[in-house]
Amino acid sequence: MMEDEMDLEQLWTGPRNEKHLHGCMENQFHSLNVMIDGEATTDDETIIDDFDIKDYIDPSMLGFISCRFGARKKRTSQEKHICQGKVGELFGSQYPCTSGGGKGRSRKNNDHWTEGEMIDLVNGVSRKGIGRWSKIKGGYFSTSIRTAVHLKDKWRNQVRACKAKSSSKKKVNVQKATEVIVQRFRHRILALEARHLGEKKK
DNA sequence: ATAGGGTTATGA
DNA sequence: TCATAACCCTAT
Repeated sequence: MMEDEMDLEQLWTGPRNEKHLHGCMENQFHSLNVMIDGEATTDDETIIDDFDIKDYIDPSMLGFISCRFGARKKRTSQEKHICQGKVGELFGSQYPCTSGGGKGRSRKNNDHWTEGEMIDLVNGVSRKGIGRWSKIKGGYFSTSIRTAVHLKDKWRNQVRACKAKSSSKKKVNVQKATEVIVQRFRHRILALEARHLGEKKK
């Protein structure tokens, strides 16, 4: 459906730095406007909070959007070329590209989370619970390169980011996408974390 | 499979 | 240059 309607050129020529990431991503989310709330839930799922499902993005788009927007550093023309050459494969697949590019060797520490992925993680944790990383992986990142360990690590980073913001006003060095997530989900993330810690104590 | 400490790369 | 994000290592 929306695949054919996507304006690829617009995606490729959109904002190149994180300054304008928010606006650009918002436009994409708006145009996609995917509903996945109707999906079947398993019996071990507990919905802890209600959500604005419009925040979701079609998981099949994550790879592509990550490829376009995920890199922290400016994409070189070579990398861009490689990325563009893979649009066909990436569209509908789940492989956020790394910025390694040349020589077929990808760097490892450069696989940045997109806003959509972060939202998926928050919702996954809300439904499955903190620590159920394998379940979340299967339910929300089944075809993504994100592993259960990645999800765990990212959740930890998100919690840290939420706490950092509340305890200090210096928001330097915080990525734009992270700032957006923290701003929108801080209370939910901290509430989930607090509940989890409370349950652990018992 | 998960938790948590450690390491490295990145953006501002 | 430094705080943060992403990822690695390993005990349990």
